[in-house]
Amino acid sequence: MDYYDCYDSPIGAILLVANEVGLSGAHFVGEKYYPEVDPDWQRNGKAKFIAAARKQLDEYFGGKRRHFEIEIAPDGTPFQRKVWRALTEIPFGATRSYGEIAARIGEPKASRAVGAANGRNPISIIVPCHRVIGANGDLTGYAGGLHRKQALLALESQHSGQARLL
Amino acid sequence: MDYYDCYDSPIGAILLVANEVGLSGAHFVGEKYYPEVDPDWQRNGKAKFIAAARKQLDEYFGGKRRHFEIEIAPDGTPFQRKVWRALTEIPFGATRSYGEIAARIGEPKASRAVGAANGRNPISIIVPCHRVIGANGDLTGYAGGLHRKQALLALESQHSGQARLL
DNA sequence: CGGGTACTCGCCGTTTTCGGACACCGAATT
DNA sequence: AATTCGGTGTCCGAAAACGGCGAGTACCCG
Repeated sequence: MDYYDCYDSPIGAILLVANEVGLSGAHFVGEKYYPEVDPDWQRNGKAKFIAAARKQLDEYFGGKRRHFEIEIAPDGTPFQRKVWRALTEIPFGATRSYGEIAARIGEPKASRAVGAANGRNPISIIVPCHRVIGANGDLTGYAGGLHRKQALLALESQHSGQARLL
Repeated sequence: MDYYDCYDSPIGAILLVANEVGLSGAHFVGEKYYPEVDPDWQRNGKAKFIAAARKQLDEYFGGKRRHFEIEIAPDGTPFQRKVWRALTEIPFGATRSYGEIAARIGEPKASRAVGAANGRNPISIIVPCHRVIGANGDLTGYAGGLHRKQALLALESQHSGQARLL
């Protein structure tokens, strides 16, 4: 059985989805590839991983959390999973280029495929695809809209101990 | 969650499969398109629809039942579902040609497609695909083997009140 | 020269499209 | 009988289209 609930973040409503294994989705409402709510899903804000995600997102947006600790259960191809796993290793406040992620997973020339996988990341924010930008510094794209990507990076930059580049 | 169990019929072992909604499969062991048992399935002869199917099959083979009364939940394309539904309307002991079934579902020229859909019928006996034969009387084919098709028709003919054609 | 922009071209996984082969037909033809 | 051929939906593999790239090149402008 899958559960879902809505979470109102400072930068827009987010649809949270989870199953028995972990959090499987966190989508900005109306974003590209926004999933349709399956009739079988059950709305349940008390579900274990839904509640945990809400709590940690509250802390994140409040500047009190730099790292998420929650089981995730995203659905994707082997390649996508490798990419998403690599994303979780990018520290709070830092950024990486698409090519760097590609190299990190052992596919140096797959930078473009990384971009595609990035765009299909089902768990926004918690799997920090927003920390990946172009090699030249461009934000290039974000399923939830570039303004949200910028907002998230600004938030992290602000609460990051390190000096902001640029 | 899906359940399954084995049923020993007079004409060969049958794999019964069911979910919460109804019976989803009844396959002669080793038949064409025989499904591999999914590791997630749970063997459970007591499951509601499994038990019901077993009981009614016992009665059917004993000549005491001419019509099945059980929820079915087969998985297929829209066209296939239409065909299978039409099959359930063929009376015990009767036969139809592939072309007649085609006409019955409003696709007069799709007799051959009906044959294909027939071959993919996941619920043997209970969805009586064995009652469909060639326009010239040939048995033409049966996923479980022609000898079983013949045996089923013979059984129904024997216990049918009506005189046997031919 | 230095910095920016625009365009081109390989790279790579995923998705979509497309064409053929196939099947439990049936009627016409040979 | 055996063969041919028209009509249908489905499966499957191949090919092309498509992205949240990136490096290289060409040009333009002070």
